[in-house]
Amino acid sequence: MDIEVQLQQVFDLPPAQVREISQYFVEETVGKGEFFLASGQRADRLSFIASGIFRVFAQTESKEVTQWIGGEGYFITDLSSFLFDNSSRWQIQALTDAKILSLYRSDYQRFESLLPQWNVVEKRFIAKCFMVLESRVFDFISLSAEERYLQYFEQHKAFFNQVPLQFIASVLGMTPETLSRIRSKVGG
Amino acid sequence: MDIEVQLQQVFDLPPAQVREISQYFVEETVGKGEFFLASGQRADRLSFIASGIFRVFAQTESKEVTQWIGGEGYFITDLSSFLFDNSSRWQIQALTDAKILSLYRSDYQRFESLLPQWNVVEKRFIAKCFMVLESRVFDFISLSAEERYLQYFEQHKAFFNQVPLQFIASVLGMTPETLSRIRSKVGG
DNA sequence: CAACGCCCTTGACATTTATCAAGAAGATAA
DNA sequence: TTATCTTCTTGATAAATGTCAAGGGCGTTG
Repeated sequence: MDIEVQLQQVFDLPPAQVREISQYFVEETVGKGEFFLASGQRADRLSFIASGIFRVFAQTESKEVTQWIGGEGYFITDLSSFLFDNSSRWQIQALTDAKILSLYRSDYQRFESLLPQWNVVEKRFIAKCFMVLESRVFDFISLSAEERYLQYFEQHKAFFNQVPLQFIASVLGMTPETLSRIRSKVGG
Repeated sequence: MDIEVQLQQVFDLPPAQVREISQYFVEETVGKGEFFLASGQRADRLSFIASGIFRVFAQTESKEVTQWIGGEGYFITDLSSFLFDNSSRWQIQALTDAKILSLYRSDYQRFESLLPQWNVVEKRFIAKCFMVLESRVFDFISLSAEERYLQYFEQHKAFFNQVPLQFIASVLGMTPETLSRIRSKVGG
């Protein structure tokens, strides 16, 4: 997955500016099981996933809850921590070996003066994140567990057979046992 | 609920700029049952709710789904429609007579040149909306229906006895009957 | 190879939630 | 006032989901 193509799609900038921006993304690797963002840290980078899969999760009193799973072509960070320099609510762990392209906050903050329309681009990016969650909330209140699974499976086929189903179950708001039964029922 | 106080809290600007911005909010009234935003329209304004309650909902094949209920002190619009001039995904209806202060897109777009830090302010506003939804998703995957109700009740006591419980049930992702039984059980 | 750990599945059972239907309470209109 | 409508509640029952426990598959490690 090429980062310039992806930046083009997400940020909708002319090729020259995409190329200028992409220079600031530095290549990094994260080994399977390693933490991209550990408990209590601040997110100091916004990273494009060139390959590999990450999960975003939090610890409650009783259990560990996976909020989101991101793979190739997605960006990963704790957005509020990255934008506002808060300590992170989430932990982020690599589920496979991964290659990422990281934009550090210090560079990110320079974009505003480098690119005239950066504020428009940034706004659009954050608003897109908002819209993704808006849809996800709507799915929770309007779809059954089985429908949520089928939709997720269609949109994230690449995750299956690569990430433990228990994490997918958590993202979908159900127990691993329920997910297992839904899968055997619908023949996924 | 004073709009300058609220703008101060949400946008975190110095008093002089709050006053400057607040001039562009025009007072409007919406009667009970009237639509703030009807099906297929575009959201051309971001409105501060001075008094009254609104619901944001969508129609699916089988049922009507209330995504959100907003009252005094909140802002209301279809954010993606307002920001990007898309046709709206949601309908928005007043559940009570309401007084709102509306910022129309044409004025909103002027803020960028009027206020030097407007892009920062706007970013923060959208990011806050994101964080609210992030928490809501987390609630769906980590809390039981009863826990979601108790939390919602604590945070939105003002809605109860003013909005039909069926709408609150939808926001919480359960049927009206289930909400009714939870309420009789916990004694809300 | 054997032993271990991790993950998934499956069964049995309990709990939660949805569905359907009926009726009561309250508001609104005639 | 009566009639009507909407909303809420409640009951009976079915369906969905959670919990607990057991076992199997599979890769890793000694």
